Amino acid sequence: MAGLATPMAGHADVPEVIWARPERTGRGPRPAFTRADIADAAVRIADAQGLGAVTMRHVAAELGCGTMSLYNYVPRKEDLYELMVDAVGAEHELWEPAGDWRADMLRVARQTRALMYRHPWVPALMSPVYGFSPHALRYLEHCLACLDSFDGTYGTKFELIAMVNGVVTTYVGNELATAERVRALPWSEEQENAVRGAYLGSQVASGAYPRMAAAFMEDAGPIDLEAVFRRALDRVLDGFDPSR
Amino acid sequence: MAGLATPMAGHADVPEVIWARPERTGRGPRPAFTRADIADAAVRIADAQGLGAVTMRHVAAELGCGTMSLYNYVPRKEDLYELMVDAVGAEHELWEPAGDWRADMLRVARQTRALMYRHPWVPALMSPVYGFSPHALRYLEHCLACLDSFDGTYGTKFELIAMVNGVVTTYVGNELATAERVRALPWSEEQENAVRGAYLGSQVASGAYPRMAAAFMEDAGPIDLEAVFRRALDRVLDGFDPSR
DNA sequence: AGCGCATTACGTACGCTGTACGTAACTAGG
DNA sequence: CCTAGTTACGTACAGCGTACGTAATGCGCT
Repeated sequence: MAGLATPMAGHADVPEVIWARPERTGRGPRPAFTRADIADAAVRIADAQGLGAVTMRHVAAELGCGTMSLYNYVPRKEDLYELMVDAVGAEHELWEPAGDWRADMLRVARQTRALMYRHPWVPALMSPVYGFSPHALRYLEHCLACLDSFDGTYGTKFELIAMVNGVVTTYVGNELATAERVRALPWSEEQENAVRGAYLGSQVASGAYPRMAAAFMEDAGPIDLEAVFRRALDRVLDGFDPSR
Repeated sequence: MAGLATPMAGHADVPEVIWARPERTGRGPRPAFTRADIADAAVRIADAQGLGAVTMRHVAAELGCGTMSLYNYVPRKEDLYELMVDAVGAEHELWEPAGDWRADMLRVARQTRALMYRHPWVPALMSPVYGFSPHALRYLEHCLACLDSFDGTYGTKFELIAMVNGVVTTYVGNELATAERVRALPWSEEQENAVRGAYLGSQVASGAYPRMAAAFMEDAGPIDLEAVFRRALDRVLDGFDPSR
């Protein structure tokens, strides 16, 4: 009556880690695809048409199979997302750390940022990340290797890694969301900026926000996103650096 | 033929900031609700049943009106989200900064954290935040007031505020997501931890991740989420503090 | 005073989603 | 060889955001 008798049923009544599930059990027809095939198809769609286009129907069509066949490989859509994140995790190039943890963590961050630019949907899927996929484990181990030269407990090291990942996800997520919003506007960027600027200006001019008004007076110049990102990381690393 | 002749049509073909739109134009029947009524109804639903229960149909039912009537007040669902975030922004209690920017920013962060615990759906809506709602402006101005004692340009102050908000959102978002996941499990938390732990243990025991293995050996003790949060903020503020 | 029209209200309908369920074809283990 | 467990997939359902059409409403202008 319980999950014992139905080993590979669509939805189990017992916890399951997708990475622990074997791809093939032996009985039954030979599966037409591997999990990697499915992940790749989903990644292709997300890269080309955005995360919103990743539906069970589209992925199935991309693979050339029926929609419901996907559920033999992936119990819920959430798991498909996990497959996607793990798949692009393979793109992380690891190296032999040379003993400078600050430089290494910065390099990790920049590489992750580049990866997110290649796959702009990644930040949106990073919040509900809870599993330890194979490539996530590989990535974590590499970060720990980078921190061999860091003087602290593993607890602190994990906090440092979490902080760097969090900042990268947040910053790049914002950068990409802004770019995406501009791309999807049904009108021109100039019109958008004009309307929003007019509203903001009218609010600030009301006198209710004197410091905001002063801030707008300050000579800003164009924003260099990469420099902002770099500064943010430097500061975060400063916060963990006892020698500073 | 263009948006000029249809001043209050459902969807404009010209940019629009919802906060600049007047609640009442004069002509036509008196609206049955204010924007605040709608925001409150949506917030009530989100608090009680989660963000997923915030649908146009449910909000309309909560207000006691037809589904499509909502679109007279809110052009798209995304704007409803913006109303919600602004509505809870009213809960921020502001104070007169006394000249210690570190203490004040920490207090801001702790207050925001408490607000997010009261409204666990807030972090999920913070990523696509782009508008400057009335309460967001009020909040920003207050942060700037807290930073009067901070020696730096407004540019740097905005970077500091963005960093603090980002860290708060990320950390509290993770805390809440974990709690929510546990709450929604179709099986017990012990079962879940046992299965995930077994998988993780088997991976680590494979020898492929020696540092992860060492980390598991380290005596950890229970995790104090509030202490982790506090440490993260201290470190971030350290990174901006020239006196340290 | 009363006409005209912008606005509100809302029922209906469409295309889309995730996925439960039933059935037929297939294949490895006993 | 038989049979149990698996794969494949068509059908179906509930729910979503929202476009559109129609009826009722009441302010502003003549």
